[in-house]
Amino acid sequence: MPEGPSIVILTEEIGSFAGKKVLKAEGNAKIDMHRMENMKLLAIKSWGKQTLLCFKGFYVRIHLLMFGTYRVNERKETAPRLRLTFARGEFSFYTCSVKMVDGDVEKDYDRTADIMSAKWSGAKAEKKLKGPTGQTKSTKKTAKTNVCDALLNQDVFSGVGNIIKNEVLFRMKIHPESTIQGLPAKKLKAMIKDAAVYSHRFYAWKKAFVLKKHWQIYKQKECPRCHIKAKVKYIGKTKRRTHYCDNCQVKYVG
DNA sequence: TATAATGTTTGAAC
DNA sequence: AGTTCAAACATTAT
Repeated sequence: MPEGPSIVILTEEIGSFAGKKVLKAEGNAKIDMHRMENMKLLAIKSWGKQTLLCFKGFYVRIHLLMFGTYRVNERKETAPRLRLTFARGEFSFYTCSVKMVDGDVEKDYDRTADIMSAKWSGAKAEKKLKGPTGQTKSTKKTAKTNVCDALLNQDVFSGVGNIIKNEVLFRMKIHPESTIQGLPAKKLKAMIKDAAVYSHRFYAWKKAFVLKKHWQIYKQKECPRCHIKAKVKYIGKTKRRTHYCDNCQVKYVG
């Protein structure tokens, strides 16, 4: 379920509960459920792939990881990690990571890093990629960052997941074995920009239930442009499955 | 039925 | 001490 755009849709689906009082909090997450009861759920926010349920003085951070799901005003058979019940309705989260954090969301998260945020800043992402954050935590100046790893770096592209990664690289005609340092400046800027542009397309398509049919390379058997057989390989330090066209995507290595 | 998949954290090993 | 890596977690569609 979980790349940034899907989480934005999630927050919209439970958005009507914002401002409402939690009557009951339950589930098998190891947090103090009682703390939320009889408190007003002040706001429902997201940052990248995280859903943030804001209360006075603390917030609950939910990450769906790979298999997380949720239901609004209906239930799955399995036990929920977290279920909040209100006077009118409820929502439940299953198989996800749930943490309760003291403090304020706005102080803890940098909105300019969130690919779906109106405050997203491509310029800042570019700076990070050129600076130590983008260098995969390596202190070596010679360290080269693979573009797949860069796009999946949540400090830089919060919300980008494996689907968005694959599609952006295909759209930009960048071979997944390229490096950030090898990309011409123009190409790098285009890739950064498209990470946000495509994420918003993803959002619209997902909402209209037509996301899959718009996948150009992700899980595709052949390249839609030149029709040769699409390649699949586990690339980068992240070793995530990468679909690409050896013919249409240009390899830039520094 | 076995496999792989929209992900991250942890802690051991180097 | 910094980095890398495998393991753990857990569900469901193909």
